Amino acid sequence: MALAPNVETDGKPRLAIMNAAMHLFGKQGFTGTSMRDIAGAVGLLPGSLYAHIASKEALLLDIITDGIERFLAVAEPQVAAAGDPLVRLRNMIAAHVEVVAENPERSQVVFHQWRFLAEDNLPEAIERRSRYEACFAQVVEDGVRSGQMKADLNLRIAVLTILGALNWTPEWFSPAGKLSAREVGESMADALLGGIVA
Amino acid sequence: MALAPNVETDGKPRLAIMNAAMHLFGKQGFTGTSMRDIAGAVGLLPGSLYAHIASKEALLLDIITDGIERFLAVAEPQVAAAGDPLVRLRNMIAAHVEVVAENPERSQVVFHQWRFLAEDNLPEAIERRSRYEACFAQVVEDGVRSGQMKADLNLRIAVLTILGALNWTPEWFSPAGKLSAREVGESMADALLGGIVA
DNA sequence: GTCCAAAACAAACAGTTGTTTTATCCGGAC
DNA sequence: GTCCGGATAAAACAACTGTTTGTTTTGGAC
Repeated sequence: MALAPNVETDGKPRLAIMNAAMHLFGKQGFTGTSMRDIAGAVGLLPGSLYAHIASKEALLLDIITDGIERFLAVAEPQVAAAGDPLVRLRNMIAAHVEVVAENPERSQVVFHQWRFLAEDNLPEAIERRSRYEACFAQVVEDGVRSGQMKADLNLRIAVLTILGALNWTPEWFSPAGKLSAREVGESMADALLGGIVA
Repeated sequence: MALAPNVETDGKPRLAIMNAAMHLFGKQGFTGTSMRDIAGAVGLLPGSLYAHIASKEALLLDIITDGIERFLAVAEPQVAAAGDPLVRLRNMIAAHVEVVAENPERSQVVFHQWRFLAEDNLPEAIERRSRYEACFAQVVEDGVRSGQMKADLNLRIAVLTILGALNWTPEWFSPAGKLSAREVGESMADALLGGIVA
């Protein structure tokens, strides 16, 4: 085979390793997972992993980078979009839950394991997280300006409240549950946008 | 000195170790923290720790048990109390933030590191977590029954949304910030109870 | 001062960590 | 068939893991 050399085509095994690592990092954490755990999960010896990856940390970086990208990919269009801020925020909430539901373990890695990135990689990961937070802040601000959202509540805290509720979902969402991700997302949007007071 | 032998009076050093462990477990996680880290933080050699604690895991168990107790201690009275469910829920939200603010790192351990408890200790910790969740569910249910809270939204999801937002606070709350814990709690209660829609 | 127990040190334990090295295997090109 | 390059195995590396052991230090009671 051997296509053009510096094309990142690495076939299946690299993906299998990334999936196993994602699964394990999400369940046991980065520091709680050994290369031997990962190797065992994909049916290889620990040393053999290094034919496909550079290091344990590079593996983490790839999982996190790819993971954040998925959240940004569904949120950023809603920021740029014209239209009712209320509808856009509702879409962002529901989309977030759908991304979580698609792979709760990856989300856990994205939300919790970024602390273990090396100093060189940390700033970029943090920057991407801020970008995501800013998406929500922007749409809420749009809503306040249009008069559809309350102007009298602390904007930053309202956004952090929403994001907190969303980031906690991988802790309890089960794909086996009777509610679909979309339904859960809609219910959460109901609670967060309208509150629970009758 | 030597008081009655089986009294659990262990003086200061045990507390110093627990505080250092709390700090480190919260920041680096249980598996990311070594006994040598803890020993270094309290100015001891690693082996010397075992004059005060039974094991690394016993340390984790103590921190978590004590931690959950603090949340239960402020929430359970509000469940038993007679009075406006809306006010009680607001109190529970504000009190939760205050407990987090008092020591965000301990809260991180309580919320995230319980997974690393041994099988023997896990069930009790999980049971206590459920008890805390049940407190919120009960008060929300009271509110729905009294007609003060919406009956048409998914109760379980509403509670998990509230708890998620609350459990995420140690991630961003800073004691150095300009808002006090009480003020943050009030703002979160505003957002969660009343929603953000004008 | 002597004595004693609690606490600390110093050193080691067996096992695990991420990673590297060397050699063997295997499938396709020729 | 031979040859070649990528994937795997096998073994080892130094460093680190939680914990135990034996010894020394400490500080108060007498």
